[in-house]
Amino acid sequence: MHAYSGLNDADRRQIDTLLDQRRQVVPARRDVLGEGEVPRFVHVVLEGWGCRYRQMSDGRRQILSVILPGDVFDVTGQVAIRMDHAIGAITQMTVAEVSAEALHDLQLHVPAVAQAVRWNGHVTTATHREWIVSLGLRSARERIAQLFCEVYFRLNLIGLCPTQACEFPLTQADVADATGLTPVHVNRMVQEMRRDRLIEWAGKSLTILDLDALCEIAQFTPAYLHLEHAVPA
Amino acid sequence: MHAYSGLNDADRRQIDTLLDQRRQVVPARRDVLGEGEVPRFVHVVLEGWGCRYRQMSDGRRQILSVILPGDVFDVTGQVAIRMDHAIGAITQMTVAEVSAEALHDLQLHVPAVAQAVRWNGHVTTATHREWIVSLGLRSARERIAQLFCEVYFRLNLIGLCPTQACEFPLTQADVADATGLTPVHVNRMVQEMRRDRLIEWAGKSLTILDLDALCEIAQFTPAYLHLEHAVPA
DNA sequence: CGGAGCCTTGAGATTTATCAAGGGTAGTGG
DNA sequence: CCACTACCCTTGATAAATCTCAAGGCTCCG
Repeated sequence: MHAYSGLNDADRRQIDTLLDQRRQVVPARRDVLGEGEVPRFVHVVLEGWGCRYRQMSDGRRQILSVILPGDVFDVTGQVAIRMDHAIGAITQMTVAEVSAEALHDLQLHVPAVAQAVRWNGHVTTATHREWIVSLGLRSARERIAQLFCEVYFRLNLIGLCPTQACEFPLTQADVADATGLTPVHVNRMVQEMRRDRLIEWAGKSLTILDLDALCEIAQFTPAYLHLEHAVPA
Repeated sequence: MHAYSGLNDADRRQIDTLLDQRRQVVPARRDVLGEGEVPRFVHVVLEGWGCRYRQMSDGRRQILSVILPGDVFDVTGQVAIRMDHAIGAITQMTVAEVSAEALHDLQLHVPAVAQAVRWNGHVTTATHREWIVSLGLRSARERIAQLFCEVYFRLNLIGLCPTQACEFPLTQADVADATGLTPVHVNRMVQEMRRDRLIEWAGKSLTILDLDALCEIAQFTPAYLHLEHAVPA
């Protein structure tokens, strides 16, 4: 939540209290919330990477979005809704579990919180749309570039990527699941991108060598992230 | 809005008043709202079909979702947000333009309206996720089947498709833009589906001959539409 | 040292795109 | 009433992108 707009100290204390009440640590590669579960809390990511995903009966998996620290999910607005997808941890994750009622109250008292929740919803939806565009009309290379760009800008926003190098704990298979490609093809494209000196990527560390070129390839415009409404605290 | 949950007569009158205040008729194939515009109103579709879409500089187009009567869009929650995609009319459309403030007030007084707006948001987001799955891991035939199924169930819900036959004003090129395929390939798949006696489709009329088979092909489960929260009035 | 997980490479198959052209139909103007 | 145009739909041939299958190598961890 630290990336959201203008809060005073009192507000901030209230938020921290709320986030401190109940938290859960989920090991890497385990579910935070399974498909079909009915979430009892609103979740706020404090640490670690995760993803929304959908698993098919034949084993194929589609990653629907990448979840980073500060993201809020399951804002169901007091309606019990069965999850139509799962939330998985990519690295170990720490998430705060907030009761919907408490969050609702806080939203009434602190407009900035209501604002932040709305902002979160907008960005989530806009990001989904961007992924539809990516999968619908971009090539393999373009989709992968798009993913790198999105993650880079979002990390940057929350202060987790102050330089060109950042953590990137997804495997090539994860990237494949996110982009609708096969791991083999992702591998070949990534190698091409390395040859072209666009990126370096080894282990869990990614370096963006040529951000402009990458954005150009992906036709990436960060507008959909609505960065302007998310002034870092 | 007629498909939404339990309202009494007084509430209904208030809603109708709101919807009556200002409306716009948009001819077929024109934009209701262009990319980059800042919407001044919340829109409620009273009549006609539309779509969200994103146009690329090279002319390619991705349809992001199909918009049907009763759908609400641009629920920006009093924040002026620049559209990162456009809203286009497929047939002639009649939309009510509601001021964000008026809607907000009504939400406070009539919980069912707040509920309906939230429901709308959920379904929109869930539908986007479903499209990501479709584009990410389904084949051409499966994607087209998915689109037919989604539209069929949604029309059914709002009472516009009481039998197996329904209006379907998209062209094959539109279906291509929605599914990330080329018009040529859509044509071939549709013909296959006709040969297999799954559908009939001529002009602007679609008949679902074998809904079960179609759902099976698309692995379609209407869960994401959350029909259970949308009791017809 | 052995295993597990991940990355890499190659060859061939499949799906889907591209290019190009023809045909139907509905509306429009003469 | 006819000709014409515009918009779709259809078909064929060929090309390109991506997938599949299969195997081998690296690295980290126990």
